[in-house]
Amino acid sequence: MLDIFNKTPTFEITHKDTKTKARTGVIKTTRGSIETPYIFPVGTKATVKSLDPYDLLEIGVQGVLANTYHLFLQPGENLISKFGGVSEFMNWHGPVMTDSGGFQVFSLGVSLEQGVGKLLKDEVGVSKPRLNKISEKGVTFQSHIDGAKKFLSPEISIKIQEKLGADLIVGFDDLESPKYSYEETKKSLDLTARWLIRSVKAHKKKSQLLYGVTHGGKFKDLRIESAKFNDKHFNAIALGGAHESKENLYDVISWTVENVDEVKPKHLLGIGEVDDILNAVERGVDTFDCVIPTRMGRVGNIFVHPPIGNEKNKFRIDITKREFEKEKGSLNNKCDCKVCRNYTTAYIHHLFRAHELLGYKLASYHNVYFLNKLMEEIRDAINENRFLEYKKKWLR
RNA sequence: GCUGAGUUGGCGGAGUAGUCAAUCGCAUCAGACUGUAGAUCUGACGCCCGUUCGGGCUACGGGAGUGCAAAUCUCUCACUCAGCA
Repeated sequence: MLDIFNKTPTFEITHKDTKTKARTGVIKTTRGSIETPYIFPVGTKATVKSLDPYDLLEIGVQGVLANTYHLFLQPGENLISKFGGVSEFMNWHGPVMTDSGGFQVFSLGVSLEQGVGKLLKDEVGVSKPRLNKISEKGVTFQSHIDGAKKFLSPEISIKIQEKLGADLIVGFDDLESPKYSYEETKKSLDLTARWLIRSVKAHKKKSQLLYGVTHGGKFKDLRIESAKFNDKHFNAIALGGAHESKENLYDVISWTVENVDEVKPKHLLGIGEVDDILNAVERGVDTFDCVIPTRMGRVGNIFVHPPIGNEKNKFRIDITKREFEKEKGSLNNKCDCKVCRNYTTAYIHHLFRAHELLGYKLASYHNVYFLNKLMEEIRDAINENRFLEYKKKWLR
């Protein structure tokens, strides 16, 4: 390996907001820099669904997040390695973060079993059989693609992530259910701690920055314990786990940030609603990743600015509704993205009604642009010490 | 004109005497979605009541029958399609 490719990504704080914990910064990798706060669009299987790298470049995307578990199953880390890593394989060439597969320990496990997501809802879904089995050693999955047995452990996850060659990687963790009791949460947290230590030991490739992951569910003492543990063993911290509510999530962020060295980059895993982003940045989070812009886009939910968009409707409209059938205006007149500049709402409504592929793409494009622009404006606001004012434009 | 096949809820299409207000698909409507088993999923979908669960009414082209009971059997009318004239 050439030396220039052996440099660990770095993080530097550029500016600290005077009234809150918000700060701007930059993560430097050999594939490029990421100005923070920033949200990674998710490209699970080495593609941000429906968007190609040229779309991403046009939008101003600085980095994407791919998934270890999915790429391990298909097409396999060895194949991707032969193409120089995920970033090169997908012709992106920019910074990439890979999740460890830890989320699939949850989404194909207790999440199915208990019918819950990572944020607890009033109504619990139906219980389904889990597709994995957890042991001290690791997790046995039944592949959702062909049913084959697959095994993932901290060592294997790190090994796969090395072959996938992302710039930022994540330790292998066990995600607790938001319904777990204190004892169950503690048990899960302890398992995660052991897995994280093993992740650190397995991590050899210095060109990759390894993030630890904090857990502890909704419990303050466990969250603090986890923050301190991660701070001790990692130079970059990802906030993970399940949350009882948005309020609890915000508390968890505060408890965690207060117990981690300020200079370390902090990533909030899997969160990306507008209010959550603003509240998290305010509490010191630097980066995010979320499927929301693309998943919402594919089902016809379009992000909109205030006053049409608000906390209640989660800043989105449902383009499939009949009311948009004859709408001549753009999707969002406060957006200057390619989609909003060039297509009528009626046309996009029609694409969705007709199940035309272009509809999914345009909606995803707009949504990714929308959040990317939000982050850009947040950075500007922080740099100009007016973050709280900026936040008020969105919330209340 | 004759012969044969058919007519079911917005559409397509099951059902062929009781457990049928009627399987299923599509469409429609409503809701969900936060490290993507997701171009997905859930629910509603004749009308009117009432709480789960029921209760009432109107319904399987129109009309008339048989029968305890009919979307299902008989007769008749209308219409559609195919073949023969």
